[in-house]
Amino acid sequence: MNKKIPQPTVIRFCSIYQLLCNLEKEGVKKVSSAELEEKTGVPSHTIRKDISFIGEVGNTGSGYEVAKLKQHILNNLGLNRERKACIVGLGRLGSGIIQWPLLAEGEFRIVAGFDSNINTVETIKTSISVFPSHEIADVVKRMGIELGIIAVPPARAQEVADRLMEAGVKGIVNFAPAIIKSRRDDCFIRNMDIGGELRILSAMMGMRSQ
Amino acid sequence: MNKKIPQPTVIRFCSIYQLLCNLEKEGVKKVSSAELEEKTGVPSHTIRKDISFIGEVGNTGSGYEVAKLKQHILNNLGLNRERKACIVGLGRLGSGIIQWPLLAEGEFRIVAGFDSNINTVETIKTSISVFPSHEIADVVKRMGIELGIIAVPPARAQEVADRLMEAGVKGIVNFAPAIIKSRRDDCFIRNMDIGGELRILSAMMGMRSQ
DNA sequence: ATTTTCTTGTGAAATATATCACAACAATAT
DNA sequence: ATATTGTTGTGATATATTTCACAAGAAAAT
Repeated sequence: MNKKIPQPTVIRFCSIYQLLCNLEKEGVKKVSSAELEEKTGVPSHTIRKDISFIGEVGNTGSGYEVAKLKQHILNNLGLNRERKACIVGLGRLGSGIIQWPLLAEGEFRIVAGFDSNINTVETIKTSISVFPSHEIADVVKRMGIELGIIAVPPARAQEVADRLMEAGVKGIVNFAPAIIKSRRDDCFIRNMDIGGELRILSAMMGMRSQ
Repeated sequence: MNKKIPQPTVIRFCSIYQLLCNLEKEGVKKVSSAELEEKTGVPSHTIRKDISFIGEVGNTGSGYEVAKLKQHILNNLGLNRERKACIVGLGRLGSGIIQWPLLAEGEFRIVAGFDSNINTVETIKTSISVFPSHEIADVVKRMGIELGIIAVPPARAQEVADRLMEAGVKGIVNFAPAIIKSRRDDCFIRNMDIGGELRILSAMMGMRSQ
């Protein structure tokens, strides 16, 4: 236990964490690896193996306490500290993302939004501050923003990413349909390309077997 | 070559495909595996190995023809046929997704939108037909829709997914922050959880090494 | 024409990940 | 008390994926 957590395990944890939050909200106190399999599709032995990387947390015979497991994941993944995020591109998608219920309390907070043309920004009900894109460097540094979300057209995506990294952002989620590459090894990027996901599904459908 | 394409390879292809489209638009005719590494961060030998699964396509000494490689990926992944998609949940995020430039010509077409309360649907500039959610089964069957995009609140996500699968949808992209499970082995699901992605980034940042 | 420089494609080796199988133990039922 | 059932944690094994290393061939340079 507690050696080096494999990447696939980290990714599964981050997704199972959400499930645990939802279970907690429903008042569920305990859960077994078999129940987690039922709810996620991830085999129970894989889940147990995953959990074994962060130490012994379960109770032989009666499964895991939801709250305890949740906290354990948080601690071991270094998620027990709120991080500030910003979003670049406040068109329809960008403003939709802001209001999407994604900000688990205490985990993340979107504190700034940027757009090249601040006048055409969609009316936003949330109360984040909006700045013109050329102020990215200043604002990111000043506010201590660590995460960036990109929702600009593909042609501008890499340029925006470079500017964010330059300003010190350490993680980027990119929605633009363009592959974005990290030019620094201290910044990680997750590409969320809707078209790409649809393609993956189509390919899987065509191959008829997971 | 041409045996069974590994899943990670399929996923990389689907993302590299986007890059090839963009390169083609820029008028680039040829590209080498080293250049693809430069643009994607995927090592060149991995790219070459990937391509080897779909046959010999490159020219020793001078790399790959962009158009030819693109077409080859399309053919081998079974993407050379337009598939119809629908979207459930037309709030800000849902309507933002519709207008996002994701629909490569000839690949996908979003032909229907659903919302539980058709009156509160955001004004949409696109010309897709909008239906109340209880008509999902009818419309999906009638129009021959194969793909679904879910952008409803987390509590309703699994229920919507079940209804889509029931109606015959074979692939689902889920944006709701809730893990959705396929109850049929002929339907594939891709969860796109923004909160989860931010968590993955935070965890990677905390571990300081990919 | 010949050499040098690129580049692909791919078996083989190395690494990483997933699966299995079961001992150990708690909870529950008898 | 004892048996039965349920559940975790984990070495060992199997499988999958990535990386390496280099032969083979094209293009460019001399």
